[in-house]
Amino acid sequence: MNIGEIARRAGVSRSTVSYVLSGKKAVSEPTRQRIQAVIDELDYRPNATARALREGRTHTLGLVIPPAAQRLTDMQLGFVASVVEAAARVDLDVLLSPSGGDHDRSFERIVTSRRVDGVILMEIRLEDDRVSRLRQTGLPFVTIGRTAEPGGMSWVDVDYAGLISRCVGHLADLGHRQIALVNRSAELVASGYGPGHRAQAGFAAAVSERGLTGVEVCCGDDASAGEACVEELLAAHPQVTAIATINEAALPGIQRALDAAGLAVPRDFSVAGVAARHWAEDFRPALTAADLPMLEMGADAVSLLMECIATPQTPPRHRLYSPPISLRSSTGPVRAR
Amino acid sequence: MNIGEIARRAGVSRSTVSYVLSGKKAVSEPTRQRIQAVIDELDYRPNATARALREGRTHTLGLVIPPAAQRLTDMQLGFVASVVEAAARVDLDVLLSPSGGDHDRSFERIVTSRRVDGVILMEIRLEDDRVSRLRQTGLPFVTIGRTAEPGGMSWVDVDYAGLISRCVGHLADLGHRQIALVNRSAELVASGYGPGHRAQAGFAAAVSERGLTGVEVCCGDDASAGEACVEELLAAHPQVTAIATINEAALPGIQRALDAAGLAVPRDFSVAGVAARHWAEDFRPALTAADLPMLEMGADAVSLLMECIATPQTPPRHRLYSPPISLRSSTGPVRAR
DNA sequence: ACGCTGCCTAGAATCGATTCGATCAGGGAG
DNA sequence: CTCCCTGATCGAATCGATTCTAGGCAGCGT
Repeated sequence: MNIGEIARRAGVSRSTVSYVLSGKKAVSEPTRQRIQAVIDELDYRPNATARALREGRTHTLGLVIPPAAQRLTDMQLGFVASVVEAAARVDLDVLLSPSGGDHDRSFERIVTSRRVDGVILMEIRLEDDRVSRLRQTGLPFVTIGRTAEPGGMSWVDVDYAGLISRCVGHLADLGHRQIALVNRSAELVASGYGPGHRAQAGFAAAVSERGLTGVEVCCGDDASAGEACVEELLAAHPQVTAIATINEAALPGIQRALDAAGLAVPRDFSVAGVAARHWAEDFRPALTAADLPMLEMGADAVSLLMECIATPQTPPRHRLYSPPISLRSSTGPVRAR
Repeated sequence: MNIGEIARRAGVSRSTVSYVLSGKKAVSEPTRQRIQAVIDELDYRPNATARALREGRTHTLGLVIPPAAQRLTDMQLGFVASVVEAAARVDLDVLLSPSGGDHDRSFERIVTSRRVDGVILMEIRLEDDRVSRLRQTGLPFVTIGRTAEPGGMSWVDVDYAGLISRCVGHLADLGHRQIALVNRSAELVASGYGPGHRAQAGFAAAVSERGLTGVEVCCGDDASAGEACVEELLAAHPQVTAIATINEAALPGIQRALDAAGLAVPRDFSVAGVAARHWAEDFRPALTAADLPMLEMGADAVSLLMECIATPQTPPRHRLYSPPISLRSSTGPVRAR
């Protein structure tokens, strides 16, 4: 059932049907009604593939996600959801491409065979060859996260350095002098994961600026790893009285380890961090944290991408999020252990 | 840069280039090499849209997910990831469509404008009008979960009734006589969410068969809801000594509420359920549970769909998963409270 | 009565691939 | 020497839309 069939049944040419559909040229009222009746009767919708071929636009954007094998974090999931939602609002479809692992066929296919009008790239590394690949193809793209040299491209990112620095400042104001950073996993940091490195940098800067003692530990992205990590931390550094973290998935484990050690939060020990709101609110007591604006970031990424697509020659734009720290109940004045 | 450009540079016709690409007709070795050299030099890839139009196949499948507004559960996320992964393995791309809310434009677009070769539908209700819509369009589809009348369509689903029944049986064998079912949220169950209803049915059947006392409560999909729910449960039904649940997201809250009530698991209280392995392993102590085979389900959904697409007239196929209950440490013999 | 002006509509080209049938050259057989 | 067959390549049709161009017709003014 195609436009020719509609034209035949309505006794007009295909172009007239097309003009009724698009409204780009005037069609006399009787003809329009006759054609519309046939369209309604047969529940006809133009073939999107043919339209895309003719128009040179697919009305689809590609979303490159980490390979499914390594479980997606809640934050990544939030991005996916918000990107899909924002795209749907402007009638764009989203094509998913797992990438970063071995099977980069999917990424290549999406990028080189013009299946999408533009790409949103998640989980960027400081050095990322997908970025250079996209650059050389000329396909518009936006990244969530940024590379070491983020000039010349559009991106949205969280200011992890600044946020961790502010967390440390907040803890220092409460009198804490020995503070630990619970970072993301060692592999992730080693592979050049931006947030991990920037949290490190922000932590180091704040600690030295305030003359504190800082301990940095890496920690897998799950409760068990968080528990083990904090156990070791408490054993190796008994003077530590506070933790700052960007590892939201480790929070339940951090909580268990502190409980097990008999440390009450915030009386004996303080915890602050950067996390999605629901992770912060599920902590006991509720976590003092900068709430990641994931929905906003996904939506902004989509609108930046649409700008790139609409006006390719426009200079790239960025957005660095630095949400305020919500003071909840997990931080308090220091008390000797 | 299209196939005509390649043909021009290689001094051949477009059809010859196409035959080199597809290998469907013999091309003399010198010609083949000359064409291949041009292709490599320009890094040419055929335009997927044009190919799709000509072949009548998009090599894309649609994945209909719940709207992003209501946070996706871990289980749903697992499905998405495994579907994407499985599709990538057979060189299919995945188009995401949030649906189930009011604005189903995205769903309609995907289904009616032939953007995809087939659809995988998640989060099915017992009565689901997306299913009937797909039926009337004739587009091949597979559901994850099943409707009340699942005949005549292909699906994969978890046997929640059977699994909850076995959980109850296991608890009864340990001597528990008063058992509670912690179901998914009341709204979800009210809206005809299959797993919720089937868990109810399985629970009721097992309880009556064994002559036990059963209490059923609904519970939101997060830790706080789980905590509140179990607090109320313990207050209202002090005789209950065990919980069976399909609400994995509530587990951390269940744990906290039991802790707060001074009930040690499994000494004073037992918990068993149906959950993804990592939820079970993050419980303290590790949860005795039927581990949901999410990766397998996604992969099976994809292969069922591919069958539907390849041979549309074939009878529909199903798969009902009933994974064994992994005995971990959260269940033990009853002890009076 | 003629020509001009607008409004509608039809016809054809186009997007970038695939594929059928035709053509052409060369070699072997009669 | 001619005929035929085979293997390689080409040209054209096709998929289903959009859009440009041109033509037909009605109305109106002179």
